[in-house]
Amino acid sequence: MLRPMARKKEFDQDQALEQAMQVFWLKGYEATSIQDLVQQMGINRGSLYDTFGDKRSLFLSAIAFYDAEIVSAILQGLEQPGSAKQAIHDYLHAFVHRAHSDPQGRGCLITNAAVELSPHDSEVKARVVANLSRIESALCRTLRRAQQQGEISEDKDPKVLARFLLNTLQGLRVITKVDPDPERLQDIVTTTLAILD
Amino acid sequence: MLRPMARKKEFDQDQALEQAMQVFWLKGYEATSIQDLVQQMGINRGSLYDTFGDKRSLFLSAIAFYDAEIVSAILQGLEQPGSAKQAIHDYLHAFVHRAHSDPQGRGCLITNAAVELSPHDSEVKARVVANLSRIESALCRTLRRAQQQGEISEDKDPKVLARFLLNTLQGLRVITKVDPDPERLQDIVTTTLAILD
DNA sequence: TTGATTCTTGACTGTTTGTTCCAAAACGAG
DNA sequence: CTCGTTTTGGAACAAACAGTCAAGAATCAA
Repeated sequence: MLRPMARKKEFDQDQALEQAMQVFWLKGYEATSIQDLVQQMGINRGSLYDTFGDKRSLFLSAIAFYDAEIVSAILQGLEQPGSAKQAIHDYLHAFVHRAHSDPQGRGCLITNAAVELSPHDSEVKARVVANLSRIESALCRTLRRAQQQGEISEDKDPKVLARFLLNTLQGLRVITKVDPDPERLQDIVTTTLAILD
Repeated sequence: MLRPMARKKEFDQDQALEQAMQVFWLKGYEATSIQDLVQQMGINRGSLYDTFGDKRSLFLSAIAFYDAEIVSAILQGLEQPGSAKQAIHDYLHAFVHRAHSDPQGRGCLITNAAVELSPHDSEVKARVVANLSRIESALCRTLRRAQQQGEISEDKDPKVLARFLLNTLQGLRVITKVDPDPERLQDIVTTTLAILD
């Protein structure tokens, strides 16, 4: 006894979610209205609530999307074979380049969420922590690999270095929002990388 | 012909402004309602608008207050006579201590404003830039002093170091909002200070 | 085609938002 | 006391807000 199947959704859920993410990324959580979202997502209010739940649920989904699509793509570079130390250098320099090509000053969705919402929303906070842990772990693995390759002294504690690098990244997220001057960013990155030598 | 003086304000303007700053500091700009403000400030809606203008003006005043009261007090430690390098060490360690005694995770009002508002509000952005420049300059002066005292190598560029330190501070502002674990913060500070040696 | 089911749509709700306004109270000078 | 001025408190405002709902359109199995 099969029930008849009804019509399929006319819009691509992933594409709509990506659009929602873009809006939150650009404007932040509170400053984004449902109106803004339905316009950018190209769907109706009702569809939004049926598919993604309320505004907060949609935001959490947007974070998950960002984590799965944006962050994953960036971290991938760290895990690839070859010089691990070079991978970290490339990672930071790509960071500078990305900041420079973000004239709207969106920064990082996760960092923005951390600052705007994490003190008042424990679930957002948990997602942020999970994301930062993921990045820190990836950095830590890569640092250990660099040690095995003899590019970084075995004396240093990779966990401490990873924490330090993660902190530098968060700082850059903030700085680039107000002053994306590449020379400034370059100074910061160069000084940070000197720690590894 | 002197005009007769009318009744005096019944509330202390500075005290009200400080209360407003505390609310913005805790909740951010968008999430703070006028209702929240009048409650915490202990004054009436009408008085608020007459005295401080609209919400945005009040926020800008709150930033100025924060800059004049909070930041100034903290920077003062850098300028005092004695070992400049030690002053920087103390500055960072005080930072860790302060983060640890901020269970509400307020972080820094300026950093919060930078992340939440600076992409969309050029005046807020300008205030943030001015504040960061002030801190960076103070760091730079102290670093130069440390060089004169022979505590830091003359080879290093104090401006570059100051940029780097400022970035570390911004990172800490973000990190402490989601994970104020003192051990983590200590690792970051220790690694950062190693740059000066 | 028909019927069951789901999706889309836009109007609608009650609340909350930031802001304005005005009468009454408070005050200092003459 | 009295007049001119300013502060005050609360009512009132339109606009925007997040979220709901019912009805029609679309789809697929039979």
